[in-house]
Amino acid sequence: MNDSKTRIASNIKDKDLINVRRQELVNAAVELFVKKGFHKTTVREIAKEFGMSMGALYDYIRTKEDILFLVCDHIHKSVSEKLQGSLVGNKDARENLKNAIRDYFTIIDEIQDYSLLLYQETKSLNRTDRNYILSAEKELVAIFEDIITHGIREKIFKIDRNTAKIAAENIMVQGQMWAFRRWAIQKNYSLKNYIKIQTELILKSLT
Amino acid sequence: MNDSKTRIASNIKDKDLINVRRQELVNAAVELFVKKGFHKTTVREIAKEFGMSMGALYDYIRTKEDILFLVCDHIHKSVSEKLQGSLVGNKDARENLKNAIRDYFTIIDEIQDYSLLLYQETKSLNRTDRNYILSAEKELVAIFEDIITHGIREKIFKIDRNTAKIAAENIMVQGQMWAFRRWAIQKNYSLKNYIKIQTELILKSLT
Amino acid sequence: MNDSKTRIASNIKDKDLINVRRQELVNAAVELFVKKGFHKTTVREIAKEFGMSMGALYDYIRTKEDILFLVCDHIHKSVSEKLQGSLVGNKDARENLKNAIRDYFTIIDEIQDYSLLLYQETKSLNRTDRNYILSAEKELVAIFEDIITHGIREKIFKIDRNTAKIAAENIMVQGQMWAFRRWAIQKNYSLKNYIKIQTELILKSLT
Amino acid sequence: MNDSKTRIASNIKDKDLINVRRQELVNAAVELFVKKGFHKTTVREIAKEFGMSMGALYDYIRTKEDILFLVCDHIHKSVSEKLQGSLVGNKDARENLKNAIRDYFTIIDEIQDYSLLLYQETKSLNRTDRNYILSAEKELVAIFEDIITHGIREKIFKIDRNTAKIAAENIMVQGQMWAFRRWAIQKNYSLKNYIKIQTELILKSLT
DNA sequence: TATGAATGAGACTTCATTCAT
DNA sequence: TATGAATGAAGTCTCATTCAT
Repeated sequence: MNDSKTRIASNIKDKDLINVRRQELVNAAVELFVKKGFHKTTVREIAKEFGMSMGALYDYIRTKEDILFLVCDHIHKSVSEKLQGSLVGNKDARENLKNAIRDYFTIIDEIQDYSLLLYQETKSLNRTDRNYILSAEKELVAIFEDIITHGIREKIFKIDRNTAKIAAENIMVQGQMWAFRRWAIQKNYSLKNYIKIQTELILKSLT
Repeated sequence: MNDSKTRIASNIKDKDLINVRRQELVNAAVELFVKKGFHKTTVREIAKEFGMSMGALYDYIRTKEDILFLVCDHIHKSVSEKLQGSLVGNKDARENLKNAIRDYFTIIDEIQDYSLLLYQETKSLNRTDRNYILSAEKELVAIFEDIITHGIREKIFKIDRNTAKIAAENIMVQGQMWAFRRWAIQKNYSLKNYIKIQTELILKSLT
Repeated sequence: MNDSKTRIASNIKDKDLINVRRQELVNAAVELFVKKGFHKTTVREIAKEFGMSMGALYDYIRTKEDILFLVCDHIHKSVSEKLQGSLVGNKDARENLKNAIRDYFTIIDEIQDYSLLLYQETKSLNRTDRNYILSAEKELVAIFEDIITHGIREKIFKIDRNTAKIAAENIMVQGQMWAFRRWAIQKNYSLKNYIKIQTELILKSLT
Repeated sequence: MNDSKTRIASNIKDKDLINVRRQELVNAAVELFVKKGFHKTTVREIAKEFGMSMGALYDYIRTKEDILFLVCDHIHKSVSEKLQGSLVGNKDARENLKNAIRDYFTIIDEIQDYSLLLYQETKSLNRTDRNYILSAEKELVAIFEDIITHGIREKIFKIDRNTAKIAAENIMVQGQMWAFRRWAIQKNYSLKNYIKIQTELILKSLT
């Protein structure tokens, strides 16, 4: 199983307890990582926020990096679940894409601190963990690619398959942009406005 | 007075020597930062690569963060100078934009390790230094925004001013994407191909 | 709240352990400070004498200067407690003063290395800590001033209030002299003799 | 020769130049030592204040401690010369003593920062240099002891020889007190007042 | 399971002193 | 004689991780 739950070893036998505690751990860590970054946050601080002892904390993880993985995984799952949940896709591709963009960008906005964290600290993971996160990322891109591909089949979008993949990547990145270039964008644009403008640009580019 | 050269204090009196040595220092540090990241690179390693003693290194900077600033500043200047150098802009807006995109993406590709570093470690700078880099970044965006604005005036592009700014941001980020999402993109696309596809998407979206 | 115990932050939660270890720390540091001075003693040496790792040492203090504060505070408390303990003051002012002088000078002699340290290194403390020690010092002076003031009221001493304060300061300093000018004094005078001579001079000056 | 001038080796041949430069060096260093203490003052800072290069500075001394010695020696000589210069001693012992006390305390006051420095940093000298300074100090004490001894012979002072030595030490220390306990004394007493009170106490104690 | 004191390696930084020019 | 860049050892402090209780 390549399940993120079992990737990280633990001293604790009770699987449910592991999950509960790890969720608490993630909640404690994520705020600290957002505020100070991964490297500048100490395990002591996390334990304190976590409300447990250092020893207890280390019963649920093996290394500090494990915490980062749990956090990144959690953030990614949040986005992914919310986005999957919002997709109904019973309309035409154009409408489906508009909805997906709106929902995705809205999710990014809601958890923009976390998105930023994900974007900035993934590189601090070891190869294996990073690849795990990146695979998950690919699944998200695939959602947009699928919608576009449907549109192509339906002759709504006039681009080829190769372009579809890039277009899907663009959408992903334009969502993340809202968070990681907020210093440049959010001064001048409301989220609603941003969504509207980007959606128009995207749709024009696909047609 | 807000020159990046003079932002960082030095014990050394010979200004030319400072510049020479700092360039050497940047060269030494950048490879290490690319390979291991800023936080995991030690000053000792940098000094070794620099080819001088720790003490000598600290004659040219005050803190480890200063090195990161020098590196980021250098990378940004590289991109900026190359891009400015390549701009002739004697054609119509459409042609100018195509050329600028091609040149910018090509530059990013040439120094993609550095680009990646810049976009991943800027956040590790202190407020002041980070703002300095971000201001420089804004100047780059302005180049693309200008070209687009000209196109709007020339009635070549059919978008409003608000959209122009976002479109310019998009171009910037789509260039950086080539580096920071290379794991997703570079397997399947050559740079030439990537430029072609993105250029088409962009131009369609503006028309 | 201005307790010397709580002035210095610690990572350790067990308050009693803090006190025990800090006492051990003071014992380890004081000999080194006496032998080599504060600046020439390294934290590594202190840790070694302390019998624990550097990390453990820094669990009980924040900076090297904290150690000096603990040491100075400890020394001062020693003197102060011993002196307070010896004061009965049921005789006339003349007798009380003689006893106080004898006791104070004797205490100084017993811990003369520490006294010396206190009067040489207090200046190395930061403003706040130094003021704390100096305030404590003032309380000691007040003891002598009180006795003298009583003597004035009882018409035993024929000096005015202004003079009393200076006389009290003199007594303090003449006690400390025994330590800090030992190179000049202790060759030629026994403690007993020194006390006798100084007591006579003081009493004559007050009468 | 145990001359302080020749105690410290120099690369420079021209003896007069050595003396001139060393005087400048002392002037530069003393202010820094007063402000920051010996240990916290760097040789670089001294060289800068000195107006010469590090290399030049090291042509006139061998170690940083040499500078401290030069400074301490200079301060001591200042006090000593001024005091010797003011002594005429053509009156009776009582009057001579009063004048000497007044002059000595006044000198201490004039250079109280330097007195303090001398008192606090002598311990940082190596054994040899420290002894040199302490010997010089003894000569000063001898001045007061002489006056008192004369007074004893003249039957003006009613104390024995042993007591005379201690009384002389007391005077020295009471002068230094004005500097090193200024935080306790100078708030409440003017120099004039302090001299008056101490003189009275001393004279009463000797009579 | 849980605690938290202890470890110890290693991080960044400083600075007295030297030496090629 | 003068310069100041360079040395490198040593300093203080941090922190992920462990383990006795």
